[in-house]
Amino acid sequence: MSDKLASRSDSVSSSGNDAAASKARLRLWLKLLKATKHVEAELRENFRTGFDTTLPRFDVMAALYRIEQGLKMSELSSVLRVSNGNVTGIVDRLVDDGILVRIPVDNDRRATTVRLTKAGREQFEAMAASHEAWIDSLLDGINVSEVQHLSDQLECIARKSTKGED
Amino acid sequence: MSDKLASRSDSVSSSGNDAAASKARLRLWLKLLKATKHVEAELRENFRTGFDTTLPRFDVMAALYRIEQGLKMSELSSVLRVSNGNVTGIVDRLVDDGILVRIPVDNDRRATTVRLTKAGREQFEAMAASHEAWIDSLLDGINVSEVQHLSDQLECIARKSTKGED
DNA sequence: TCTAAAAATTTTATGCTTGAAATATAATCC
DNA sequence: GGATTATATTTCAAGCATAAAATTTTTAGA
Repeated sequence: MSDKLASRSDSVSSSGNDAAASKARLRLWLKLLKATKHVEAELRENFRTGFDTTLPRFDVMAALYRIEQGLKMSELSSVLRVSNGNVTGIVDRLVDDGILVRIPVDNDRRATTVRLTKAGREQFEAMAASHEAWIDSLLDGINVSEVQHLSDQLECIARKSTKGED
Repeated sequence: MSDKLASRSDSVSSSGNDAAASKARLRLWLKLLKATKHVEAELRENFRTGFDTTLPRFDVMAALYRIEQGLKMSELSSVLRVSNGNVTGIVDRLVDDGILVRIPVDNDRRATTVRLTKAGREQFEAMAASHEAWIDSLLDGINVSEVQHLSDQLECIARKSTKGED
């Protein structure tokens, strides 16, 4: 009977873990957080000193770089998974700096499309190259052959938030 | 000769990776970030609706819970790896709410020690239990037998930021 | 058509976060 | 002791982030 219970708790795996597993997960989370914060802090510093910009600005530019025709504000906040009001503020500043333009949407005067300017695209390309190099260096400790495996585990954590689309 | 170069780039491993590895690391970083942000967002929401508090407040309380005699402001910002001014603001609000007390330090009128009140300790205990359960549930997708392995990889990323001390 | 509901965005209030400047106290050096 | 330097903390300005309220425009319904 104890056999049966053990195998059941193993196979169900959806909930009801024992205390040791719970503590192990907590420790794992703290490490995950620590690693992420460390990389983010380094990136922030690099963006600040190297390009006088910020990570949130880079994120907005990155989202718009792929979509040449631009995105509506609501699409942008949805892609970036941040609030509408947040995007409004960041876009305001990027428009002031000539990196983005707001374009009215035909047949809907509520909406606006946001697009990178030529200057914005050029700035992004320079930053993206550096960004990739910074990441490469910061994740240098990771065994490359493990990357896929690690990725799968992380995918698993984020899974509930989005159905694919990456 | 190409043989020699290949084995060299494999064994050195400290820098100078090829483009494919660089892209793989970039994708891994994006997943790491996504997973972390997802968990953080869930925790924030849970703290807000369940305890009308925030993650930064919880972090401060957690740091102080272990050290019953309290910590100086500078020790607190060092442990939490955030700026001094940041801690000042969070502590101000926690003091207003009766969760923390500031205590003068003997022989040094510049410094202050911060300590949890009795109410603060009690509130923390309730929150910590929920917090652990939330994490347990959010990391449910992770194979428990992989936790150690994953932890090691993450340790590796954060390694440059601190020499141990966890 | 007029009115109510829905949608897109901005505004507001609040709090977190940083880096840099300011303040206050302590320690060191002649 | 008195000037200088270092340390501990707070204040400040700016930006990021959220949730909730407000605004404007569109869409549907009676």
